[in-house]
Amino acid sequence: MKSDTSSQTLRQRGIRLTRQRQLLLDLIEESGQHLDAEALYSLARQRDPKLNRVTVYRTLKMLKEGGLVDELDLMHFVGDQHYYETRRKQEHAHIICLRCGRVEEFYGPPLHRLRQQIETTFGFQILIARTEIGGYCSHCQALRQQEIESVLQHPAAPPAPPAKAPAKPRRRKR
Amino acid sequence: MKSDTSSQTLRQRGIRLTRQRQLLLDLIEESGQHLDAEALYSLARQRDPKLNRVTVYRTLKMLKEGGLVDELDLMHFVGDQHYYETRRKQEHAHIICLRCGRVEEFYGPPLHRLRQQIETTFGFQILIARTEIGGYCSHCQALRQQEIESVLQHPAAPPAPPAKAPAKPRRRKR
DNA sequence: GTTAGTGCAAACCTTTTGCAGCTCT
DNA sequence: AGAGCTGCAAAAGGTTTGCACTAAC
Repeated sequence: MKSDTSSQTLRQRGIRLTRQRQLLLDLIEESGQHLDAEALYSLARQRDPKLNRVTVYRTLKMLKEGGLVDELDLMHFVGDQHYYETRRKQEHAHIICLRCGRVEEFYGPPLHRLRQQIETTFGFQILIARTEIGGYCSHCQALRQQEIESVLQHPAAPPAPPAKAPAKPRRRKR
Repeated sequence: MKSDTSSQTLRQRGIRLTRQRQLLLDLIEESGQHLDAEALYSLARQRDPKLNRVTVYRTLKMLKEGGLVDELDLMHFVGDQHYYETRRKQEHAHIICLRCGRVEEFYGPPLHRLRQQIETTFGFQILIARTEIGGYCSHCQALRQQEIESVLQHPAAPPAPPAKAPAKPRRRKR
């Protein structure tokens, strides 16, 4: 994938499409995932081991300001880093399971109606919209229930996590 | 304000309502603003100069996990810090002007419909929902236009900011 | 008297900046 | 040639952790 639309958009603004930027842009478009700077850096190094982490940050910032990618937090389920995705898709909300970390995307009409109402109510010119929703996916709701019951039945036994946080990952070290 | 509901909620979970926590809770409820950890710390120190910044972070984390406050990013207009507000109010979206930083709140029905659709579509149990919208408020749209025209007429003159970023604050030093 | 919470210092993760050298056009 | 980019090192910003002491229940 050569992301022609993107490169045109960039060139129009007098921004150079260097080898590094092309690589990063390709990776974001190819993956179709929600990549954070570190993941992107990691992927990029597989193709260009000399590429620097700073270049990743600078490129992401530029793409974001240029409206080519959107920045997500995904409710900071993992850490405080940001995630990025192309803006090629239709507007959508991100739904994050606070137990397993799975991310779903929602595309229904309420998002568009929300946008319209805000534009008319406030005379606001919307540039970026981000809706993130956290909770338990259908699969984890049951598991969560089991965890709670297990704790109630064996109040002194600490095999399951402390009943409140169902295993919260946290990145360390790079 | 003594935030009785909150203190009850906390005590039920065996969480101690210390002097420091009471103070921080009071400040969040009183202010009705979107405070970040640093602002809250600053306010708190006026009443208790010994209170530590770390206690602010720990308390905010606890209140967030307890569902007593919501955490916002406000599109990271200022920096990468988080903002907090009581969960007492009805669910609402936050609308941030990317030029002047003003924050509006939107309470219309689309938010509720969005929530319902996600619950039924995915069988998802929603715990937290956050909608943040960035763009230009009605006031700044006009100013933005002037800025752009001014640049087009005097392409060599750099009195106004570089035409792309209309003055982006960034916190330094604490 | 326990157990949870605080303060302090130090660490940590993520992101940005300064600057010299390189590279596109 | 010259503006724009990159890489490197270092710093900054925001937040968390380890630990000994203190205070709430």
